[in-house]
Amino acid sequence: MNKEKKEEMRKGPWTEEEDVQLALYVNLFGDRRWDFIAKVSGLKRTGKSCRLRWVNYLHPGLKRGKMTPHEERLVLQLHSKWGNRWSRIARKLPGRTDNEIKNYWRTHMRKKAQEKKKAKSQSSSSSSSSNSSSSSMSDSPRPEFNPAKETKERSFYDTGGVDLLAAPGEIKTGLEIEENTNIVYSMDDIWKEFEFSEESNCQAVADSPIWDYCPNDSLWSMDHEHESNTLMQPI
DNA sequence: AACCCCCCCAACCGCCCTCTT
DNA sequence: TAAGAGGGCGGTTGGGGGGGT
Repeated sequence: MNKEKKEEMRKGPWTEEEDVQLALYVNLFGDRRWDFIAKVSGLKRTGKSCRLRWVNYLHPGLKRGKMTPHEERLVLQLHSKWGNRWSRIARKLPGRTDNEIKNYWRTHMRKKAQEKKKAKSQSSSSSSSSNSSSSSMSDSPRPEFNPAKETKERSFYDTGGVDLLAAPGEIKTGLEIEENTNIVYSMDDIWKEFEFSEESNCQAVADSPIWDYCPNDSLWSMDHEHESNTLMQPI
């Protein structure tokens, strides 16, 4: 990307026309060659920007609406296992993006962490918090997690969809995750605090006109059924 | 009614990794 | 094998909207 072109690049919010244009070209060329798509589409956006817009907003498989309690629980569990590996966590929550989960964590969990801290300082309890509990509430990845070489995992957003390269045992239920992680704190301790009054959260899939440009699932057919069945079982 | 604060979320930035040549 | 380009990811920011005072 040379400099003169860079200067022409648009930034900021996407317009509906841009969305339509992007969806059209992703439909034509797939969701891999982002620089190419950015060029041929005529959008004055960087490839990165196009990718982000697609992944976080235009992708047909995205769920809209608030996290369900079960999703929240899953996020909590996976975060306790993987730390801030948002994209990785997102792969286990079909229809949710790393950005969404990241934002969710920031707003909800930070708040909870602050509340806990406050409560703790007030009670001036001598008991030190359990290490995993604190780590689950922090933004730093768990030290035991080795981020190296998780790379060949296919992204949830891949047009191929299914995590074909994942080992057969890779997809686990929440229970299995819990079993395989040395979670020493009680999940109830944390989730006790959550109000489950939001049970009726909607999971409506976006009904944007953009989807009109997606004639079939061929490009982005994702085995969500399978993954969600596998993952979203009651814990 | 006006102002302030907080929450939510889209989007950008910079770094790092992988792929291609 | 090395270098450059492209893509992915995590962190951060800023604006809009809703609720409270």
